[in-house]
Amino acid sequence: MKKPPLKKVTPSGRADDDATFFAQVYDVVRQIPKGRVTSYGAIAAALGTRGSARMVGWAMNNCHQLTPKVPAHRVVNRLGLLTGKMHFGDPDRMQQLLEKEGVRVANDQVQDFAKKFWDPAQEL
DNA sequence: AGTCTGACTAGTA
DNA sequence: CTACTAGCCAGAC
Repeated sequence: MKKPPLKKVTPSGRADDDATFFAQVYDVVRQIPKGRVTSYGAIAAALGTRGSARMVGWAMNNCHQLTPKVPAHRVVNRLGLLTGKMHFGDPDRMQQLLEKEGVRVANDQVQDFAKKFWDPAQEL
């Protein structure tokens, strides 16, 4: 077996799988239902790399140049904080997008995060 | 090649 | 409660 289910993959390099870690992240993020959010750690965990939550964020940073655009605004940290809002060009844009989808945001934090939370490992 | 940083998280003090 | 540390992995210097 030279193809393990999912282990440490090399995003910029190449993974043994067809999809790289980044690609898997994008795929998951794009499947987030409207009005729902998830966390970096949840995505990383769903991909089998629980400790690599940072890589998910890194993937998001890279998602700006790829197509189709990734709804990165639906990805927040595990506390529901819009930690990545400053990377959307305009700090308010992330919140605007979330509220537009029915997600209430206050003080850079998603309200009812437990309800809005969408766990890829559970839903997928 | 070594060091620091980062859109994170969990654990410990 | 806050502060710090460790783990994670890739990129910038």
